[in-house]
Amino acid sequence: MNLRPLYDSVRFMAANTRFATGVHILVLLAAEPDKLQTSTNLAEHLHTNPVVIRRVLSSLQRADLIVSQKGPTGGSRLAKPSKSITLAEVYKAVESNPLFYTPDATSGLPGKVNVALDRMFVIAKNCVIEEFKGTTLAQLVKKVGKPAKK
Amino acid sequence: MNLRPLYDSVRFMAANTRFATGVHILVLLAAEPDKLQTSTNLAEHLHTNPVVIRRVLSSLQRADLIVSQKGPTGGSRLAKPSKSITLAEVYKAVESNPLFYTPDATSGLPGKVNVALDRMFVIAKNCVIEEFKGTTLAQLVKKVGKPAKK
DNA sequence: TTATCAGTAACAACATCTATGACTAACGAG
DNA sequence: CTCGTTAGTCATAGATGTTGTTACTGATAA
Repeated sequence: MNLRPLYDSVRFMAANTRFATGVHILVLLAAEPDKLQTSTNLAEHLHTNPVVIRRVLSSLQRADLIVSQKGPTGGSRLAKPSKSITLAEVYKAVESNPLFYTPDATSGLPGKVNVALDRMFVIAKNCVIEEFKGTTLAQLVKKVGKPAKK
Repeated sequence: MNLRPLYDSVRFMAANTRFATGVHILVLLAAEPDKLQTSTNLAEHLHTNPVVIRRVLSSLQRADLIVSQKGPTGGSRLAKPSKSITLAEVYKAVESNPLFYTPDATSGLPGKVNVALDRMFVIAKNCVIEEFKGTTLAQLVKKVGKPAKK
């Protein structure tokens, strides 16, 4: 009896990489805490477009993780020490989507199952957030090593 | 200083609901363990298309959670007692995608950050799986109550 | 033999994500 | 004060996933 192939688990172009991008940005900023980095500079490091960086920077700024300055000599820097920034804050700053979704059903048995599932999904998301709370930006920077000075 | 609006966290049409759909199906099958349910019947309960159900059933069958039979009087039923099926098995059966993705970067500092992040993402996924291990299908069925007999 | 049902392929519709160009506002340099 | 640089945002294109749907094939019981 033939079964259909597995769903591909390969990386796809439209995948959501905001959380990882946010972490990347903060790691780069943490490397030189006193320097204002431009979005163009950050974008070059991550091989992407400055607008993509600015979108994530905007979310990080909203969460008070970075400060930005316009005009020439402008750019972005960390708003507080990397020691006091956890990956959970980064996650919550850039990602507001649920981890899982339930199909449309509000009544009958499926409705009740959805309520139960949604409760579990909240717990699962909190579990992930707790996991991310365990790592500070400073710890991550230390783990990957400082970038080579030029 | 104006900041862009938050990413919408509203439910969108193309959201991945396979895990929840799989749980729904198994709950319905668990309600009458000895009866073969047709995909059309299951689809009516979930207000969706029989093919959508059969796609998920196919994954569940691959994981030995259900058995199906073709032909008239055919259909699907649980392959083992609902007491011995955890939601973690359902999750792994229908969802092979990572929880998070990293942007393209394999060298330099971003490359190292990606390695560290990917490790954390695996841990986060395992954390979710452990959470789902804590609930059996039987417990879920008991919690939502048996469906009203007609 | 025939009707029923699983299994699958193919396609449309819809939604998100990144990538990109264009525009506005802020702001420092001269 | 003027000008160039940079953040912040909008709009759109291209790629991709997911559901919904039709159509087809194969198995199987009546």
